Order: sequence, then structure tokens, then C-alpha cells
Amino acid sequence: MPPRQNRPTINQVAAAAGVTKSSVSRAFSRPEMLSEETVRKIFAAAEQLGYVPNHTARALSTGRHGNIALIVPDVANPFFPPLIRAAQSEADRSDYCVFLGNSDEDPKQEDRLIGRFAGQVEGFVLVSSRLSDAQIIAHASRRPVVLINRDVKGISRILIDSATGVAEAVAHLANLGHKKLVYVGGPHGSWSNKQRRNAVRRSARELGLDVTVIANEFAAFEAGRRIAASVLATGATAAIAFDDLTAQGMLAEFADQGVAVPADFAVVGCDDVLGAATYPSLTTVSNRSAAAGKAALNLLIDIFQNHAIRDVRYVLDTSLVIRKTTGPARNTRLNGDVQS
Amino acid sequence: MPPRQNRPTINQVAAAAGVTKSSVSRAFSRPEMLSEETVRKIFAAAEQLGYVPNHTARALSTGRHGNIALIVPDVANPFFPPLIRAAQSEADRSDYCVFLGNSDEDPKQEDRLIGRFAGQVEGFVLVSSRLSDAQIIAHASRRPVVLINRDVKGISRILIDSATGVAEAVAHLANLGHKKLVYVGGPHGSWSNKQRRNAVRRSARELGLDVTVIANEFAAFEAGRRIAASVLATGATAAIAFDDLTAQGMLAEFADQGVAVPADFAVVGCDDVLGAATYPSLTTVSNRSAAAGKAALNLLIDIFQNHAIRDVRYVLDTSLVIRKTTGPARNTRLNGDVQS
DNA sequence: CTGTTAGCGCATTCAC
DNA sequence: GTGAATGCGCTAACAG
Repeated sequence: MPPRQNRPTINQVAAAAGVTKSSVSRAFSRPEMLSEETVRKIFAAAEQLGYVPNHTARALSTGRHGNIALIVPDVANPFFPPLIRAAQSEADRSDYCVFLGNSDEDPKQEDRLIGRFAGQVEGFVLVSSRLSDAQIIAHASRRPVVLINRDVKGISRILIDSATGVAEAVAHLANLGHKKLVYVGGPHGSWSNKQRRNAVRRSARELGLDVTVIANEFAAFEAGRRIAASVLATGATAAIAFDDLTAQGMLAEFADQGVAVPADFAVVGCDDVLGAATYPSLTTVSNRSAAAGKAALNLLIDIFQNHAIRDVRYVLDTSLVIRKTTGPARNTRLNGDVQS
Repeated sequence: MPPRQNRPTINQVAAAAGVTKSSVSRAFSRPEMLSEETVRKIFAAAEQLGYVPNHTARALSTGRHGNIALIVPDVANPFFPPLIRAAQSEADRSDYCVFLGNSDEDPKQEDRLIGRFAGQVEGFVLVSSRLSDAQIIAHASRRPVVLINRDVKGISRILIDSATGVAEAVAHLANLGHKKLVYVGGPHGSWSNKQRRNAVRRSARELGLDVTVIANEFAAFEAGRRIAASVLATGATAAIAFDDLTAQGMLAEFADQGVAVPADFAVVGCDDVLGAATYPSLTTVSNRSAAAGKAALNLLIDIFQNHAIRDVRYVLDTSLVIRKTTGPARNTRLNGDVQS
């Protein structure tokens, strides 16, 4: 027989305490069923032997594993670590262990991971899932599933609403006297991209600003660099980028071209993944990813306990973080809003 | 009995295929023991019923869980996600599931996590463990443990040697004509800090450079900012910082003070956590964290299979990544080394 | 090659 | 309140 751990079992404790397996089992799961006296005796024996309940055996018998799986598209994408961390620590508070899965943005891989985990978890948190609605619904019919940044009717989900922060950004730029701005887009199929683009358009309309949308399939530093020229060519004085990396790329190119930020041009990012650690520090929209991770886990645990509630739709607002890449529009008087 | 999954069991498959449990079991774990014919029959029946082996039951019976635990001090520290990702994907290749634990840099928490995982994993990867040598040794005596960036005799470990990269950095600066440089330190107790500081000193000595060490307990952007003035005050023309964040803070302060980088002053970071996504992009020492994660997992899996090899000490060299914050020393002719 | 027989460690009826 | 018996789903001797 392969290397098995030699931990004491419920039987040894029973013998040592002068009771039977059943009582020991009860002492650890429903002590109220036993007399205080026996419980004390059993705990003493257990402690003495260094007994720890066998998680696996218990899971086999009860079907409850005390594990949850968290699947993200890419652990290394700076958007996710805070989310993972928060989920982790929330799981911890309720004694759950968390499996981490990395789908590599690949639906097939995501599906494989879910399959691999399925046998030993009580539920899933799927972040920015790449699965089809049908697949998600299928999985959710077998085990509790909570989605983050994916909106599927009937499945509990946490949505980070970047629209609120983006609207603040547009208002901020308007207050600084900008009249014409551009939105530099992100991946075509991205829900966030659509959300952000629409928010820019709506706010701009309401505030009487002119906005040009520039498509940009691959959100990344280099993409931002490449697109900077066309941004300038629009004649706008400010830009809101799909994400921080794109914004950062634009900043780099502007610097190379001698376009001063924020004096000549204002830039705002999205997701706040770089914090203030760049120069000039980027004005951006907060991401709430930690809050999302925490909320998802609480929701999931709630579902475990109260087998009823599902189909919750919880949206988290974002807000603008004003730093140093936005300022008054060139040749324009200030108009209320001031930078910190 | 609580909500149990209603998946088909080995028995149903056996019935459907007209064989016994044993054969079905064998078909899934050692098919070579069966005739091709029966294996085919069994797989057909299994497929048809949607049978998937029950991980938990198997684990209970064999003592093998097919899980490993990865514990890091802080998931959100940009140094770790690539490591986690690599470990993940390596585990995946061998069908292992990975539990992720976040110790919050707290030994107690780390110990608690290990205890929580202990019952359902075959081994641990402890990254930058905060545990005492004794604790680590104790845990390693129960289950295979692989350490990353922690050097305990007798325990398999992967060490990232930033000294090689730092030495390259010093040589690079020397080639650019710098004569006097400063090392901006990191946390007092940090093994990496000591390693880097010593490497700077040694290389500088060998190359005849003058080096000043400036202590800096809290490695962070703001710390870098605060320390920039004293760095300048040394009269040096280049600095190597304990990490990228500190370097980035110095860069920000220099920019505010009108000190041009790299024209007036050269800066190199450590760990390459920001990639090229800043402006000017930072010359820095690579971190190898992904390689470390991958190596650790391979080592662990190796230990599972070949129950012998332990006490491996595997060190990963780092190298200099030359970007845009280093250039020729002011008033000095170039001397060989050229930037890409 | 395949069936038979025991467990793995624990939770949970059902009696007492 | 507590003990005895059964089963969770699977693997692993041991036979044949």
C-alpha cells in the first residue's frame, strides 16, 4: 500500500477514551448530543493522541468537502491577485480551503479545471469566465456557482461597474475644460469594454462633450504606444483608455513625441492596477477587485448554508482616482474641479 | 444525509459493462492489467453513463490525493503571481490540483494553513516561508516540502540568486563609465537584501568602483521618493535599488527635481515586476519567479514518484534586463557596453 | 486476466 | 445519551 499518513484515527481515540467510534465522531461534529462529561473525556484523549479528523473520510461520508474552487483567466494579470487574496482570506474565516485554477483565457482549459475540481469542492467562483452561458448554467446546476464580472441570468454574480467611475472621469475632464475627448477601446468581445465605451458616450453626451472612439483589440502597453498618434490626430485634448496598460503605453509614446502630460494632453486609465507607482502617476478608475472577491465568497458560503438564495446580482460601483495625468485643458480656464 | 452529488459509481459501470467493480477500477488506474477488450467495454459503459472516478473515495483508499498546497506570503505582491501561475500550470500537466494559501507574512497563519491543508495534500511548496527552520523541518518530516527562496539544510529548495544579475548591473554601469554608485537597501532581515548588497559591494570592488550603501527599511514607492535626495547627495552617478518599487519612487522624485534619467543619473531596479510598462522603462534585474514556481513543482512531483531524492538545492541565476534608465555617465566616454 | 474480499476513516441510521 | 451496524466509492491483496 502506498505511503499513507499514520495519523491516529477515531478508533484509537475511542479506545483511549473508553467509548465507541460513534461517540468520538459525535464529539467532533455534534457535541451537544453527548454529555459534557464524555465530550471532555474524548477531547482529552484526542488531544493526547494528536488526533485530527480526517478531512477526506469525512468528505466521503458526508459529501461536504469544505473546499471551494476559484478560477481566473490569468493569475498574473494584476487585476486578479487582489481579488484572489480577498477571496482567500474570506474563505479562511469560514475554514474553507481554496483551489486556484488558471484558465489561460481558454474555455476548454476552464472546463477541464472545473471537471478536475468538481469532485472535491462544494462550489465555484468563476472570474471573468470564458465559458458559454449554457456551459455555466450546466455547471451551476450541479454545484453552487458564483460569477464575477459575468452576467448570466439565474446565476449569482458580482459585477464591477466601471461605468460609474468612467462617468466621473468624463465629468472630471469636462470640469477641467476639455471639450473633445477620445475613448481608446479594448478587446472586442469584452463586456467591460462595452460598458466603458457606453459610459463615456453617455456622459459625454450629457455634458456636451465631443467623443471619438478608437478601436484597439489588444489592450497592452505596446498597443497604447502604437495608437497614440491616432489619438492625437483626432484633435482631442484628453483620452480615457480601456485599461491602465494601454494608458501607460500612450503616456510613453507621448513622452517620446514631446507631448507633455497633463499640460498638453490628459490621460485617464482604468482598473488602477499600477497604483501610484509610475511617473507621472496615472489618473484612473478604481477596480474594486478585492471587494468583488470578498463578496463572491460570502455569497457562496451563504448559498452553502441557506440552500435557497441564488440568482443574486450584486453590482459594485467604481470611482475616479485622480492623480497626475489629468489637468486643465490647454488654453482653457478652470471651471470648478481641482486636482488634489 | 446532506446534499450529495448523484454521480454514477464504479458499481453502475460494472453492471452496465458486465464485469465487477475491480475491473472497472483497474480500467481506470492500471488498464494494462486488463485485456483490451474489457477495457474498451468498460470505457464505453463509463462514457455512456457519464462516469467520473470519485477523487475523494480514491484518496481515502490510497492515501494519495493528487493535490498540492502552495503557500505564499502575499498573493498580491507582484513578485508572486507569475510564480503561482507557473506552478499552477506545471501541476496541471501532471493532473494535480493546487490549493493556494496566503500567509499574510504571518508565521502563525502559515502554520494554520499548513494544518488545514495537511489532510488533503501530498506535499507543499512554501514560498519565502516565515516559519522557523524547526517548524519547516517538522512539517517536512510528515509530507514532502519544497521551499522557494528559503535555505534550510536537508529540505529541497529553489533559490533565486539575484547576485548574478546585480553583478551584471554593476558591470553594465562600469562599462557606461560610472565610477561612483549607491545601493539603496531593503528590509533589514531580508535574505535577498543581504545577497544583493553583498553582490554590489563585491562587484564594485572588483571593478574599482566606489559604492555607498543607503539603508531603507521599507521597500516601497514612497520610500524611494524620500530617499532620492540622499542618493544624489552622495555624489554618485548611478544607483541600484533593492527593488523596482523603490527604484520607481526614486525616478518620480528625480523627475520632480529636474534630474534627467538616464542623462544625469542612472537607476536600476530589482525583480522586474513592472515589465516595460513605465516611462522611462526601468533597467532592472530579472526575477525568475516563474522559473522558480515551475522548478518547485517539478521537484515536488519528482519526490512523489521517486521517494528518494530530497535535499536538492537548486539555484536560479538572474540577469540584467537593460532598458531605458541607464546610460553613459555624465561627462564620460562610452567604454564598450551599449544599450539595445 | 478477472472476480472475491476487506478495508480506508468517518457519519449516520437504528436500537437500547 | 450511547453502542452496533451499515455504507460513502474506491483500491488492493489474494485467489483462481
